[in-house]
Amino acid sequence: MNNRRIPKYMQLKHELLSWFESGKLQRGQQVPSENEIAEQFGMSRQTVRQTFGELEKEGWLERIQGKGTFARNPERREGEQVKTIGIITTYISDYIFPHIVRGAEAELRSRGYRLLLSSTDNNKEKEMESLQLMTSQPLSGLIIEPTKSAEGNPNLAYFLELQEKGIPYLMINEKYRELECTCLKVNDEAGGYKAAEYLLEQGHVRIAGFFKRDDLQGVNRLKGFLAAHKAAGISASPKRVVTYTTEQKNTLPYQQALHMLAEGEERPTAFVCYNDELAVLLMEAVSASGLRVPEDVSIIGFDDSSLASASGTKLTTLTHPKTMMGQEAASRLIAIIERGETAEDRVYEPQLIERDSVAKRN
Amino acid sequence: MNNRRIPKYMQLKHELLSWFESGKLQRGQQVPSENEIAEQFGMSRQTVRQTFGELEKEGWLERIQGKGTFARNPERREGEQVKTIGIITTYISDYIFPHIVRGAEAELRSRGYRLLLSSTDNNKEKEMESLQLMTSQPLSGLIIEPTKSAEGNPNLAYFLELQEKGIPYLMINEKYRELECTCLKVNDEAGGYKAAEYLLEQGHVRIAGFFKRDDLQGVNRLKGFLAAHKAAGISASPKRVVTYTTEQKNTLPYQQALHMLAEGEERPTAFVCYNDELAVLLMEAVSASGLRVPEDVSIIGFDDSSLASASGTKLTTLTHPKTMMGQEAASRLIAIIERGETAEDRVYEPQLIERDSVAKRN
DNA sequence: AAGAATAAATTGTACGTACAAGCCAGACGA
DNA sequence: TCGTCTGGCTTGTACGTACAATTTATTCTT
Repeated sequence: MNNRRIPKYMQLKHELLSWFESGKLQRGQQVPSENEIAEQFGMSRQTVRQTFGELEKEGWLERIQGKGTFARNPERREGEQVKTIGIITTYISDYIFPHIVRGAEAELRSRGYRLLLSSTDNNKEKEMESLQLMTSQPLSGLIIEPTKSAEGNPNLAYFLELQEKGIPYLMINEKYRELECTCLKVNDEAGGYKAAEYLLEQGHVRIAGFFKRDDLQGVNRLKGFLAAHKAAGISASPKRVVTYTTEQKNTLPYQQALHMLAEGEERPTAFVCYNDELAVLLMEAVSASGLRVPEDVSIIGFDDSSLASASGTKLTTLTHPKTMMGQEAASRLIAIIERGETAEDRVYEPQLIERDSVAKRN
Repeated sequence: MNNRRIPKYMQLKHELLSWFESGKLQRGQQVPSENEIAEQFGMSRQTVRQTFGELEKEGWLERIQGKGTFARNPERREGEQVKTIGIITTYISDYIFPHIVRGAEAELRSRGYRLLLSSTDNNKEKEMESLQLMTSQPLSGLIIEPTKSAEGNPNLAYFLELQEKGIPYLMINEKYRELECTCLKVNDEAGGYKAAEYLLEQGHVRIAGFFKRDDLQGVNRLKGFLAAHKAAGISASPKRVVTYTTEQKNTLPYQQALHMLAEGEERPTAFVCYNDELAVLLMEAVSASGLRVPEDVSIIGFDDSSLASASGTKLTTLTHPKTMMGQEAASRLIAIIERGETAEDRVYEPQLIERDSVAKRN
């Protein structure tokens, strides 16, 4: 028997732990006395004491002099467990992200979890910093919004580490292609499709599209934009499709828009924008070109952010679940943590909200 | 000797722990062997083993068979210290709060601290929940934005508990009157004064003021508003001063504004609003009354939020440090934690930003 | 000089005894 | 009936022995 190599007190320890697992020992229940155990297992009381001592230090047993040894609530361990969940988003203060965080925070607080927050500013180095900090202490789970998801993922090692440590995580808005994990996202392709389709239905033909290319959300929205053109039998002119990166977001699309609008009769009559933030920026470009929204140029945004209704001309845009996404991400993660459920992807269908920034053409 | 009552192995344990404290035992250093200790202290090896066993379980010693017993890095305990700072704000997703959080988050991340976030929705019960959750696990420090600071503070016990536990905290925007603690805030009274003074300078005489009364920010802004009137020798009519609570914020001021604007020639020509959020709401009230901003009614907001520039008519408003306040709160708290500094209050002077919502009168 | 065997020291395992200290139920006495 | 006491149980402390397993330095062998 290879049992010969395992010390007796360890064998007894494993035996007792199996009692806990099988439910043979319930919380508060008295454990046979040291002498009884010693006799039953054919070992000396001292050896039993060694086992009991370790189990007591580890919180499984409680020994009371003169009274006996008792099984301690093993749930105490889970009760005292971390209960902290981290969220890593690209931005904190801007745009729709505060709403996502808020949804998650409310859910977590009501479920007794603490929320660790960190942002990456869409910068992979800061993503690494954040991952390191988050995992530097015990963590129950992690919600991550990928940084520049369309590019490679240099922090793959950290995610694998999460898996090794048994820290469940899920992604929102997008997922890294390299990782298999649950993801809550908007159907961006359908959104891009709907935006373009809607404009085409209103009689627009020369539609410009502005999409971010370093995250998959932008790539997918562009994909839908092109698909709608194809379905309508109208070719989307490559010169009216602008892609840009996070770093260029405040300059390149604006300049390209000015450029297009200066093309006289050939200028586009509508803009599909990656998101509301860009839409507001391009509204200014339109205005700077001496044109008006929506009379001269129609604009569609994305995400139905507060910017969409706050701006002078209220933006027609596509919805994003925002708060609900945060809330759902939190509750799914808790389900994974507490009940070991395996969550499936959740895809939200964006709805078009008609406001004032799109004009009927013809 | 009362030593008689203390078991030998406990006496030895205390002795060894004192060695750690005095530096007699440094990390990695070898401890005398069990037999040596037994001889020195006149006890059996078994008793020494009991002591060593406990100290090993508690992380003070490392025992290696055949090699000896070694002092484990006691700094390990401090090295793994918490480095987590909590922030409790009234709101997360709205208004200027995301910017405050962002400032603090960036600072904390760069200094190697984790950020725990929680919100109260300006509700004292949720404040209690948040405090409980935050302190349920080790915490280095806490930044708190008081909830309804003008009212009493039912969670005083929790704050005293923080002091007992030695968790430093500081307040932003306002402080609870009952607590002595460092506070970073805007000079709200000066802000209210400047707003009213500016309008009076532009020739306005009938100025209405809308202020929140359940937090001290609102109370102080109102105080400044009244002081400016007094200094100008113009009485502020009580019927043009509206105070409201958090729960009423979306209804009462709006209705009161409509009411005032319906007063014909006696209607106010300017509104001083508690903050930009209210200012935007009241702009709608003006518009709903068939009047225009700023031609018929001038409006001044507060906090220079994104709403101020996003709205159709850009708001004249007073500045709030926002991101800088978050950043400074974080860095001061870290200074308290790491160097035991005692931080003094920091008062930011608000600046008036002239935009388009105020008209010169006469 | 390099490797192998050995010895000494260390901690680990296992059993043993003895008594102290604390809890509890049942016997006992007022 | 109530309180007290006692005996028997429990775990706690303390010492003891013996040998196993591991490390390290030393010695021996090649």
